[in-house]
Amino acid sequence: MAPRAASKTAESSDKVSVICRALRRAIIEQALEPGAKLPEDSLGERFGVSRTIARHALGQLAAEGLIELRRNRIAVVATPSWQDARDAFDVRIQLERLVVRHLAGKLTKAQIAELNAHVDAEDRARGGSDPVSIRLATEFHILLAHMTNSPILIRYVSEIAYRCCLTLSLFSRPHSSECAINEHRAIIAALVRGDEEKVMSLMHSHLDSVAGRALVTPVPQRGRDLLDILAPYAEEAEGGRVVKLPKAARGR
Amino acid sequence: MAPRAASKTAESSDKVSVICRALRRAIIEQALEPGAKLPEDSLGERFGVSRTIARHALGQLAAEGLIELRRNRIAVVATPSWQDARDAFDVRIQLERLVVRHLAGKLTKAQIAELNAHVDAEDRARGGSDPVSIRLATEFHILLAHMTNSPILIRYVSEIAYRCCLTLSLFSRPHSSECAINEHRAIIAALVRGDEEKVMSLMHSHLDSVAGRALVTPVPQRGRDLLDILAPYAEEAEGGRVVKLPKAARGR
DNA sequence: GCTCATCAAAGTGCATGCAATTCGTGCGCA
DNA sequence: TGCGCACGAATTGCATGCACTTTGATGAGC
Repeated sequence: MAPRAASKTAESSDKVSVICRALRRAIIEQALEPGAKLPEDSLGERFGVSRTIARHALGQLAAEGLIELRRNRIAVVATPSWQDARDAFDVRIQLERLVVRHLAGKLTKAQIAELNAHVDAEDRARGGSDPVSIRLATEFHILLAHMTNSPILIRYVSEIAYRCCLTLSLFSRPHSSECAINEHRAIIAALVRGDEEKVMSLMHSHLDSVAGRALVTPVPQRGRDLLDILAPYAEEAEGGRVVKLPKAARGR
Repeated sequence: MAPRAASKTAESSDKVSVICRALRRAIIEQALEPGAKLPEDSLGERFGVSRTIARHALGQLAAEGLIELRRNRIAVVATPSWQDARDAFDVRIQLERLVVRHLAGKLTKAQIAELNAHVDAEDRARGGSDPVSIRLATEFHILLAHMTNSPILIRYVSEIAYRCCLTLSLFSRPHSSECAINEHRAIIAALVRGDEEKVMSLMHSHLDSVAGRALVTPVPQRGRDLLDILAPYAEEAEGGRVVKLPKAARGR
């Protein structure tokens, strides 16, 4: 009768996890750039909750390494160093290796369809400039992880994929996504064939090609207002129910 | 000037992280068994903080998978399934593999000394019944991870090592530690020689021997009072300063 | 013009209070 | 004796309030 938890590692109460999800999306779609400030009140205001809840959400995201929390200081979106990035990719390759081992030759028809559908979606959202395409590229890997049915693997791959994605927004050029899409298709094909070694090498070069072509660029840093930036994410969060915005504390 | 953060992944404010550390220790030393209830007020009372802080700490530990949080329900120490355990060990082996690759043949004299000192400490605390020896065995692996200087690796290995340790308290017999100690010594030796492959196989069989000899035993479940159980951990937490205990709400 | 002290505004750290939910126990009834 | 039900105690969910810290802007002194 118990629905076999599987996902949902922590994500305690609903409101907190809603905010976490929204902020994660905002970060990986680069609406929130590294270094962006996240004051508790503003978040609370935007999502229609008190500071307590916003604070809790920030704590969770900090545990995932997506934001940085320093005592008595405003939380900011994490700004990983280049060294951090290399570390992350190293670990990520090992983890994805495990995913591949779980999955090679064992995909069900439904799963194959789901993967293809996802890549089709990536195709539709093509164009490196579209923030959605960045997110989808990352979520392809997360989708693969989910198919292992291994909660730990799911959590770690998700977390590290998000972090890598964050890194990219710091170091990489606009993210040439057609390349990634083709590589994703090749990976699916090899997985279906059960050609584990092929998938491994594909995955390796795939991740490396993303990480490798990174070049250090100064952060663009457009400084929009946080309430504006988060508006679409807050809307989607509660299924379209636009949260209250009593005082239009615009232009902080 | 900035001291190059490096460690400290999340662990926001001091009080929260103190409680987290104390609970982690209590859990891996099996003072808190899987399924043990952790009401917010009791924790707050024991550590001399309000529910707010205790709650935040529980959130962090839930993110690490050490405790389980369900809406409107008392937090409990996680009770990993056997399947979870296998998953954890799979991932762990990959992660430790990375650690070994970082470290093989690259250990400094100081690091070698530190490792030997640690194993000596394990030796001293010998005896599977001593909860400290269990903790030290786990912390050997965490110590190795720390030597990689890779924040991500440190965090993941620590986390998963704790979780594996937790699993053991559910499924394993008392944990025959002399064996583990010898294996630890062998691993150090091979690491020093730079014999990467040897370390790998040692590590693999080491972890496997720990996981493999697990047998499903019904949880013992002694039901002591939470305040009693946590007393020593709360003391150590704040450097010996015993926290206030205004109302002796004994024998809940 | 530049540096440094001072102070208000903004923000976090934490405790407390109230509403809502769950848990456990005793009672009624079969 | 066994089973269901209902009510009170225990506990969580969340917002709010106050104290303390940081920030950054203003003005005095050099």
